[in-house]
Amino acid sequence: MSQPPQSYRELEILITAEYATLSKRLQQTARFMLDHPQEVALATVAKIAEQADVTPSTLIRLANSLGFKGFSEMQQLFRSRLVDELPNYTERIRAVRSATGETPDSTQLLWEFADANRAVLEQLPSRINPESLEKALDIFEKAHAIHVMGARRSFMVASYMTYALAHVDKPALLVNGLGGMYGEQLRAMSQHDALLTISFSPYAEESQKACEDAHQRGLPIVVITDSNLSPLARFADVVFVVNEAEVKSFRSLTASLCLTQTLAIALGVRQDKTRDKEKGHDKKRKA
Amino acid sequence: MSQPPQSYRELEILITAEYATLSKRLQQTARFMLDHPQEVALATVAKIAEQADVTPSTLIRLANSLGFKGFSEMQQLFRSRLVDELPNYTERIRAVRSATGETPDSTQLLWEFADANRAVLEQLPSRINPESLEKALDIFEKAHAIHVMGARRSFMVASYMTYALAHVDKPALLVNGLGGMYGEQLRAMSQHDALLTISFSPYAEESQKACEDAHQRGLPIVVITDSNLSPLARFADVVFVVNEAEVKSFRSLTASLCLTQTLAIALGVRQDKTRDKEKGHDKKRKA
DNA sequence: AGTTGATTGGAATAAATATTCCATTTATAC
DNA sequence: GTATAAATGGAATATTTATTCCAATCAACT
Repeated sequence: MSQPPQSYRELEILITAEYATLSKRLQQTARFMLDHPQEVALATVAKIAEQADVTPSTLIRLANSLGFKGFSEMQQLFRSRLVDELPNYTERIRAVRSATGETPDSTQLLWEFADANRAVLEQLPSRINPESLEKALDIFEKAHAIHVMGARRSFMVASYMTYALAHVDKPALLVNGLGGMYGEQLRAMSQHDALLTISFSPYAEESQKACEDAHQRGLPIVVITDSNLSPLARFADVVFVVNEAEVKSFRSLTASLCLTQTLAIALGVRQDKTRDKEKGHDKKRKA
Repeated sequence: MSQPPQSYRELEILITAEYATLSKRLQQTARFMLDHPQEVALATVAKIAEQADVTPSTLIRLANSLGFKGFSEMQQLFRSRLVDELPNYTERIRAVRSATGETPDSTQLLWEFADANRAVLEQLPSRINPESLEKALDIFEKAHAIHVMGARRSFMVASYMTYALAHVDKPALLVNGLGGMYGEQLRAMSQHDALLTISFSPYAEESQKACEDAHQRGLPIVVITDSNLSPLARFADVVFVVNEAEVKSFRSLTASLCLTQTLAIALGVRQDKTRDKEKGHDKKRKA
């Protein structure tokens, strides 16, 4: 056997290429390694062998057959790969400054907010049902106009969504209660419109009322909220349950913002596609 | 020494608490460990000791003094932490689903937004000057009221900040141009107030005007913008330059939101501390 | 300055881990 | 079915790594 692989990626490629020529036990071992790279990076030969249901010498024999001088040499590739996956060094610098008291409390707080918001963004896409996204987009695409409702803290998301929809050429109206006129604004909803409501516990009464009204009039409703048990949920055609970051009892709106961005832009993309298809159809007629 | 720490976080806390009582060499060792957790997770005692410029037995002595039965037991916490830092498995699942065509475009787009927003949040704290944060907080703390100005897209951040400030009992007024009355709203600023303006390229004219007016009246101004060359920057006492996520030419506001959250809550914390000190002073008088 | 206690570093020892070797088993070819 | 080659597993061996021990040094106290 010649020069061993120099990176995890090269190793993967080599194993894939040589797999068919490996014996049954070596195949089993190779498969385990690729399936559990983190384990291979950190555990001992004995431990890995135990988990892979092979003997330690099998692991070593495999490594040798792949061109390495022993298992440890191969393990280094797994370790390098593991290190390559780690978050960036700014976080370490931060830990040091924090421990030595160089960092003011306000910057500590900024780190906390940044971390907390990052964490919810990491979880968000796997918590949103893809079918719900598609269904909400169906609703918005069909609607002549979208009325966006959000009170108090949620007003921020509602205003952003109204702005974003306008930028993808979807008529959008912000239900803002100007002059105390929530009721009047909602009465302007036509039967071809849809309502998007953003509301979190303790659920503004105006938002609940808006959903009730729209529901009675048979309008499609999309709700962004924090629980499937939210009082708004039972009126909704689509419910997005969103978890928001919380620091010092103060809740953020980063996840909702990200979700509304997605809804607006995805809608824009859809509309572009629909227009493109219609243009293509016209060409056929002319041809 | 009692029960050892059960997590890396606990270990950090313990080291910080005990640091002053450690000998010089143990302090040096502890500092190295917190500075290089990845190295500590993966390398041998001998290697780590060499890099830390201490002897192997020093490392072991430190571990024992922290309650561990040897270095290896402590190293496990570093390894667990390292594993905890690895990207979430949902990202691997996502890659698989994307490759197999199971994921609709809208969910792909949600991933893109989530990723892009996470990236800017990761960078944000190291790009904000801690002194600027403290200075802005000084300004806000002294101000009788804070006027918050943001037009169009930025309106969202301004409305959120106004909400947040109200929740830490800081008088805040949203300059929203209701009825076209930006000028009138700004004239309501008293000389004891401060102005916070959020504005990004192409810089709403109203926002620029607001800064000019406040500047001419000698009011302190805090600006959140996207460049030190922003036309608002020259009027400002404090400038926060914030990089926002951009997906399909559409810009987010996640970083600005995170920053305003921090400003509001940090101000709240400060005010609480100031009130606590005044209470403490009263006790002295009574005693 | 002398004494006592704490800390330190490095050699010796213990423990853990990786690897080699080879008898046995399995697979392949004739 | 027999002979040969390849694969396997586990005990023995080698190597690496962690830990202990203690003489020397340093710091604190009287």
